[in-house]
Amino acid sequence: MTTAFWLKYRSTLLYGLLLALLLFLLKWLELRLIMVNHSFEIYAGSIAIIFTALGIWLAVKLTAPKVKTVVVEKQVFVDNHAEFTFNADALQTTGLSTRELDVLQLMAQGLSNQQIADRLFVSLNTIKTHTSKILEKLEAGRRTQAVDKARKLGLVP
Amino acid sequence: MTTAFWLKYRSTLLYGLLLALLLFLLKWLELRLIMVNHSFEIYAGSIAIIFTALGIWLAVKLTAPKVKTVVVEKQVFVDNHAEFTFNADALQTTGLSTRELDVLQLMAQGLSNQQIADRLFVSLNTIKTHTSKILEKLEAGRRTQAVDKARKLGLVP
DNA sequence: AGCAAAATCACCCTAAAGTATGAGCGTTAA
DNA sequence: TTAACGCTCATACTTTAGGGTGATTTTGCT
Repeated sequence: MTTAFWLKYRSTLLYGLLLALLLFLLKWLELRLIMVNHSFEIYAGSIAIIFTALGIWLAVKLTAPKVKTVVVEKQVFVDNHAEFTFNADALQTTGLSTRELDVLQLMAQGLSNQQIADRLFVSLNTIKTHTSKILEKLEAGRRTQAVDKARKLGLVP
Repeated sequence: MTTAFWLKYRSTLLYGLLLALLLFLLKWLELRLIMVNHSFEIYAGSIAIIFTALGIWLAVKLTAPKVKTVVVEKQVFVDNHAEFTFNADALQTTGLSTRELDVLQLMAQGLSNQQIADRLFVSLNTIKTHTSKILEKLEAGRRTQAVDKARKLGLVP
């Protein structure tokens, strides 16, 4: 299948493609600059822009998957009705993973699976898998019920 | 094994390869350009700075300590649904009818349309009509979103 | 280095939710 | 009294959600 091939070598192909584009661009710039004999500033600026873009792209690519939710500790005997206090114990007992908690929180905000997928930069099928496990672990049959239970457990505001 | 090694450090190797290729390319360009222009120092300096920054950034990013999920402790589940004050104003502004509010509140408990229909002794189609109007009046696209909005408006606990 | 868990994605299928439209029926206010 | 509104129900259709299965990749831990 073409889709399977694409999925398998997507990263490599993208890198290759990017490299090819850069090569082509540099070659083109060189030819232009030599012929017209323009100043180096333009050339260097172009290079700087290209590499800045590359840096940004790399930064996004590298840092996006590394974000994780950090649960800080909670104090006791705070009987605040107004604010939301995250219940770390419930997270343990339910056995929800960090990613599942992410999905659950977005789900509680009324987002569809597709919207959650876009927000987390993953595919719809992945979110479906996550939601299935969430429903299973929270013993809910629908997402609304899962959200309700999660709210009562102190997992979402 | 070589395959395991490749799999493990594939990304790093690719990045390294990419950088090496770019370096080679610039070196090659340098040789050609130095013949026709002598303000190469500015160009080289800029590129050097950019590359240094990129290198530092890459090094930092690649070796950055990953944020771990630390669930520390404890404790005490405060029943945070202590008092719920119904917001009559919101009921006015949204224009929800009494029956629609009934459906909305059951909806917020995670019941399906069929379950709500059974609970209120009406048909499924009736609940569907109600839910449609609820979504319309609350400007929501899904029931989870409607529930979230209703909660923020003080219509449901 | 190797294992286990988590995360990712795909495909197929069914169930539920949501959209659109129309219609009958009772209450109420102009 | 009639126009407006709320409640009820229907039919047909599209979209989203959920269930089940299997697979690969990433990551954490020993």
